[in-house]
Amino acid sequence: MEVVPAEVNSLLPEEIMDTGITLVDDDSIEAVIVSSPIPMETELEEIVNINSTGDSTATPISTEPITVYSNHTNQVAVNTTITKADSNTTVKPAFPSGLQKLGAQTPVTISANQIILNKVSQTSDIKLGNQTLKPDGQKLILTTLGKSGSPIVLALPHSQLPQAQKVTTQAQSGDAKLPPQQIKVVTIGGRPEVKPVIGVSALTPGSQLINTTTQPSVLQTQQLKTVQIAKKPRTPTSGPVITKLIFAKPINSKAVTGQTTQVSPPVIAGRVLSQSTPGTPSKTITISESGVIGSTLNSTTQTPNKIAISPLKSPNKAVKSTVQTITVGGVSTSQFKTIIPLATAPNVQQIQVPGSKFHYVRLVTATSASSSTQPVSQNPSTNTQPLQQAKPVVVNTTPMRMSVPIVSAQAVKQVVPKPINSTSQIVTTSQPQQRLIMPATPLPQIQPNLTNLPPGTVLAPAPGTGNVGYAVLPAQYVTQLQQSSYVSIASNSTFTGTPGIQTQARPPFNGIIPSESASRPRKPCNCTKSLCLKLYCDCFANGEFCNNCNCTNCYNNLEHENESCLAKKHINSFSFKPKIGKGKEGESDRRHSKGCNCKRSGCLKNYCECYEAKIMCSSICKCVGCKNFEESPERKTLMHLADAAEVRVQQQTAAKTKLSSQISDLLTRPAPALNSGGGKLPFTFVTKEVAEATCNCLLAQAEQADKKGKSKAAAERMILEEFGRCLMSVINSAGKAKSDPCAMNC
DNA sequence: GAGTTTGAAACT
DNA sequence: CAGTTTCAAACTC
Repeated sequence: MEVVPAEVNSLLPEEIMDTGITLVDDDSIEAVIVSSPIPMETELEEIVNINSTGDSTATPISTEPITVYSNHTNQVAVNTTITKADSNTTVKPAFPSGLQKLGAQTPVTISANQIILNKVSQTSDIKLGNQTLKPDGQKLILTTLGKSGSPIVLALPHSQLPQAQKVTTQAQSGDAKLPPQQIKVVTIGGRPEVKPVIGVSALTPGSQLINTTTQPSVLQTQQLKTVQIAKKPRTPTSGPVITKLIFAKPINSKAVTGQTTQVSPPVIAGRVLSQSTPGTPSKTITISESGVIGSTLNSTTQTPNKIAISPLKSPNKAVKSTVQTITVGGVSTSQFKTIIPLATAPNVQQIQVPGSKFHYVRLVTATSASSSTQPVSQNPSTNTQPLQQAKPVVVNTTPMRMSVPIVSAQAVKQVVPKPINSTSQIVTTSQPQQRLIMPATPLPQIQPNLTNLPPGTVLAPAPGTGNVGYAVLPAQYVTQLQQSSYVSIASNSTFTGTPGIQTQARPPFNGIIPSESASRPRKPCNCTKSLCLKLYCDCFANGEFCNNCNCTNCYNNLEHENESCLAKKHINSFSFKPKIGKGKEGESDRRHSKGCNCKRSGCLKNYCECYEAKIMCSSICKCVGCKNFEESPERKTLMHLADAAEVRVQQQTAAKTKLSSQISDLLTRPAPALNSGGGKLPFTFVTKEVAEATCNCLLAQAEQADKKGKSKAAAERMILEEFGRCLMSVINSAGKAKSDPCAMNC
């Protein structure tokens, strides 16, 4: 199974992910694994209450439901399991100086709480009420039996709180008193009336049970987890299909703590997986299934969990039961993984990449209106709307490189996404929201398919696919993402604050627009001890990921964005403001924001940040012996020298360029034919004999001038004129030689 | 390229 | 806030 790094959730609104999973069409498997996410510190403050209906102000519901619907002949049993974290989690060195590493790099972390829903074959097994399941030593109690329209409630004993979660969440919340994630609610609707394929309407009012009976307190309610999964009927499959899933990520809400995430009662069409970790914001992933009209994404994704989405079924097979494996948590190299083989759903957009063995699918939440109000029963047999939404989008991939400005996750939503670069092409501008196409497979696999699109190309969604566009992602960034296997969670279009392009196009956190930072030449850093996560690092200080740097133990990259975000938060965000800002009224346009503090350099060396920025020191500088002021003779001298040096460099460069061009021109010319005069150039006729003869002529002219008593100037003139005649003679001979090869020999 | 100098950033 | 330490770039040899 492939792992998806947790960082992605906070970074990318929507992405294509290559789960790398070969889907086996096995109806017997239906599993939802929800592991406790590692809290993403950077997003905690940013999360916004998300409601797919577009009503973010609706009354919050204390639980995050994951409702599983099954129209698959009622023969659905739920086997819930809580598993420990994956042992493969990578343990990384601790951060220096107060930096707390995120769960992704803590030894424990990962899927401390995982709920696995396994479908069993016998219908009678549904009656599991009050059973206690002990997967991996943890208990999950079924408190409520899921009848038709009613959910099965699974509760975790309070004592079962995994230590891993505490560890991972502690850094984030800083509140060890938060009750552990103890309760998980699983609502299973194995209702026959829910027909396959089409919009599973989902939760009836009764199904919203999510709620209340098991909700002891506000704190606990925040920790509740509800799983809602709409299940599809079986359909024949043509074999394993590897698909790539694009997830639309919801905007983070700021209602991290003390607030409950609202889940709109009518969850229509689609599976909603939610997960919450004690002290961390709850997470809900909405994944539509085939035939589902509009899924609702109601929860917020705050944790940095890496969610891998399992490949979808072949797009053509809209109606079929699928293997559902959703893992929210770390796996092997990553922390969490979600694999959900899905059939084509209304909120699943298929992207066809010619030649690729993967099916690119982007999960998007349906429009608020359709998703929240359209019950399944109303249109059980038809699936027209989903089909429209799932209209395929053909894209091409191309490798690209560009600088990658960093922006903190919290800043993302506040900034209007911009095109990646000026060369961006807007295929269609009518769509307000743009999303990234991010191949998760190695570039060579997709490279041939998108070669026609330049970096930054924005692809508009196909008609009927909703207001979602695409942006071609530069290869560099893709590479980084691939290393982490990022996958973001679906975002609702109603979340106006959601960044359309969070990764590549997002502005750096220092406020510098991408175009500026991209155009600015940046020297590679050589950091060794700072991990490139402190302002010592120039890249980090400028809000950019290290790229082609010489740094060691670099954490200033996408792969370690958790740490990067933490570091950014650790450092006062104010520090990321550009050092060179605009001065006061009447002053120079550019001025160092803090002023320098030089003592020995006289502010005339690059040690001085003012001098380095080619600006003069101002009143806010605290430098000693400053010579970097307007009237300073030293400064003027240096400036002149610098200008002269610059001019010299330019001239040298121009000369080199010209010389290179001339050499190239000569090389491209046809080689002179030495054996025949036809192809000879004039200079080829200046043989030793010709040169001696010319010199003799010149000497004779000099002697003649001397005999005539000519002045020196006149003698030089006579010599030059003779030289000219000799030269013309050579040229004429050359010309004759071309027409008459024997001319030179005569 | 190694060593030194420098000043910003980080730490106490 | 001031003093000290750490760090990486600039500079020198």
